[in-house]
Amino acid sequence: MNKYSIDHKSPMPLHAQAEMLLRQLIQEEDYQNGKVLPSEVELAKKLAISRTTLRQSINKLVFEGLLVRKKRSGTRVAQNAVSSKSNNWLSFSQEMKLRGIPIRNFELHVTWVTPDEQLINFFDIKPDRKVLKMERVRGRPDEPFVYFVSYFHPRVGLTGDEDFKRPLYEMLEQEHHIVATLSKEEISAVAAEASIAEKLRVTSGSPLLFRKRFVFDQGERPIEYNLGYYKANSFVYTVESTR
Amino acid sequence: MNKYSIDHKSPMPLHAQAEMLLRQLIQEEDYQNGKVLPSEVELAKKLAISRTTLRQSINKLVFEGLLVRKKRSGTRVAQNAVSSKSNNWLSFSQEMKLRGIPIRNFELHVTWVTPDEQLINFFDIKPDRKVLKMERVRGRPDEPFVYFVSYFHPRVGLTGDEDFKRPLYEMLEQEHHIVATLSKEEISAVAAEASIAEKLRVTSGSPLLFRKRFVFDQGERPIEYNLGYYKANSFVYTVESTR
DNA sequence: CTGTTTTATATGTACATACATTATAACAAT
DNA sequence: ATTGTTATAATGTATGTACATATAAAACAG
Repeated sequence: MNKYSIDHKSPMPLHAQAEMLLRQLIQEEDYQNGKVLPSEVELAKKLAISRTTLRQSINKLVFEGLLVRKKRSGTRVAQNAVSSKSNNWLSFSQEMKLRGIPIRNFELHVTWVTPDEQLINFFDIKPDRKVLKMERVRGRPDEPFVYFVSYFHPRVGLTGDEDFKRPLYEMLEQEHHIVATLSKEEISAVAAEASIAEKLRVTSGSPLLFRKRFVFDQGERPIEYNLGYYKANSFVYTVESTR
Repeated sequence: MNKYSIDHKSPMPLHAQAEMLLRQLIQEEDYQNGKVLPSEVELAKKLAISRTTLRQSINKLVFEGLLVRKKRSGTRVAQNAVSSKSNNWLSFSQEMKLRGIPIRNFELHVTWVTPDEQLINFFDIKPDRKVLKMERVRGRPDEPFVYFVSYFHPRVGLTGDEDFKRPLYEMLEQEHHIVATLSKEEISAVAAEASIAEKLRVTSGSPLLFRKRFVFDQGERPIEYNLGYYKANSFVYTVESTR
């Protein structure tokens, strides 16, 4: 039998299985080098699913920019490899270390709170379910420059007694077997409100870089909701993108 | 008849038309506030296309993060908007169009200037070489929300008499055979200085999102140096990353 | 040998249909 | 009142089918 195949009895949707297989398939050297994939009809036949279903899977990869379709020619791996790559998977502390900046934790506060509406939506939990909230102020030894607030999905299983001085994602991976693989971020500018201004030792109303971060695990399930307020000039966000 | 309808004889694919209509539709206040869209069957019927086809369109918006689906509850505009994976290769105007926001150009100013040191370095040109500087203020019809400054490398061959109301990269590609393929960006927060505050009609010192953008062509040669000052709350920068 | 036309093939578009799953609502039983 | 059950309505999954369209390659004409 073929190396790649689909289990019609699995609870996992066929298109999801197909998507997975495709992801594996296109790792193969030939495809990475630009070889066209088997045609849709062919592949559908081989996987014993309908072309429509297979198409769903391919579509997703095309949307993601991993595959490129061309009529008559076929489908192949996108050559210019869009993956923004930007090493923004480093944790804050790792990132700072890389830049040679020693980091100090000024404050660390952990509590259980009732989620607001936004959180209920993102985590998709019941309103009465308590979630773990972590606040911390970090920065150079001489001056704080970022105020973080993190909320963790109950699923993660944090108790609040963990050692939060360790790199966070390392801990989640090792102790809780949760691997953060996807993050969506929104970056904007805000004026420092009083309470935050105080924490960062700036005057109220001064500009801050504000980053919302939505973190997901492999199954695209929400894991963490993170807010970061960065003192202006202390932090620059860099993005590199190709097309 | 309904305000929204689809032309079955148009050469434009039905799913593309439906996508457009959806984009318009969800601009309506109710939907922005979280009202559920008409159900798929209902909408399909109203537009006189099949549910499958309609679904294609909705899928796209869902993938972009504009819509959220929930079984039994229905489909609605993403509230906390973990929005748009939108590959940031869209120009400003294209992006706004996509979101159904009409754009107005408030000011447009084009001059030839002597480059400062940063520019000399980036463009790698002689200090006496003049470069084209373009300034523009853009925003909603009722309020400006971004101030752009662009400098173009002499190689691009702009004269200053071009029609800068067209999408910029489109023009560069068609008229000047220059394809921008790589951009490096730095995003930070700054306080609005007087001259900019005036242009954006905010008070001096209020927070702005500041974006520096270095744009290169295929040969990684510098093309454009772009500064953007975005009024806080008017613009959110989204980044999606996987590992 | 070179330019043109045809043909075959791959993706693109579109529909009708069926059943699965899930969250809410309505209702009944405790 | 709370809990459990059932109906219902929405999206989710999946198939089979048909024809359109673009284009690379083959066939052909000059």
